[in-house]
Amino acid sequence: MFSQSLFEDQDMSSQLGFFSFPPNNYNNMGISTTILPFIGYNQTTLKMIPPSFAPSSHHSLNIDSTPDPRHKEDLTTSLFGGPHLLSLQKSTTNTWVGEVNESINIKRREFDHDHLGVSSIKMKKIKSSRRKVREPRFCFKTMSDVDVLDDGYKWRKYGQKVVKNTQHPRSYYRCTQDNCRVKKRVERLAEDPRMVITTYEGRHVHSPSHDEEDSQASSQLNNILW
DNA sequence: CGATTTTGACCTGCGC
DNA sequence: GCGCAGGTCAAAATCG
Repeated sequence: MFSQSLFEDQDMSSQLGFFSFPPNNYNNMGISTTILPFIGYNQTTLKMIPPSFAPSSHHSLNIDSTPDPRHKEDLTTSLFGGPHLLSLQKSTTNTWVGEVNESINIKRREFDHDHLGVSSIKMKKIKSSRRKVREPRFCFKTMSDVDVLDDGYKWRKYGQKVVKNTQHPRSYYRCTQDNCRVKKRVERLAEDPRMVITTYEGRHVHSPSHDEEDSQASSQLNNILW
């Protein structure tokens, strides 16, 4: 699967990107899910993906994104329409090459900075911090009463923090499995407390724990994610 | 009593 | 260099 192969690249300094991820299983559980459509690197949100390249509402995933309060109001506006951007990588010629899912076929396209909406100033920012290796991350938001959704893995809370300009604290969780360094953080959207933003960081080195008989939706989700 | 959560202190990165 | 904000640690409290 396309998303799986992209996750193989642990060197996050070499790419920014989106890839496919259908969280329809959450919908099966009665939870609506939306992927946050913006490029981010090293905790710096660079620019929204322009609407023409925005992923569809249920088929994309940001590898390395950080919910940025300054851009939250934009997040839901560019979710629909346009080709489905699967991946985005910087080429040796200082241009960006993306893979776009157009009518089933996957095509390669070159984008310049303007098309990507990434300014040259911000590009310098990327270069200066490129050497820092970061675990793969992605985030998505769900409409849910419960903060921590059952994703099949066992998590232990290790911190909670009140984030500036938000009334809801952000919670930090680590996978309880030995040698597994996967983390996730959970927070509620300030503008709409019904929405939960979940950010995963890292890859599990094990399969999900099925203490009790997990729902089929949960196990399907895990297959897709990891 | 072990596992988990809570929470204040501490650490670190970043912007100015 | 300093201050701020986010992320992590770890001791104490709580839970099952």
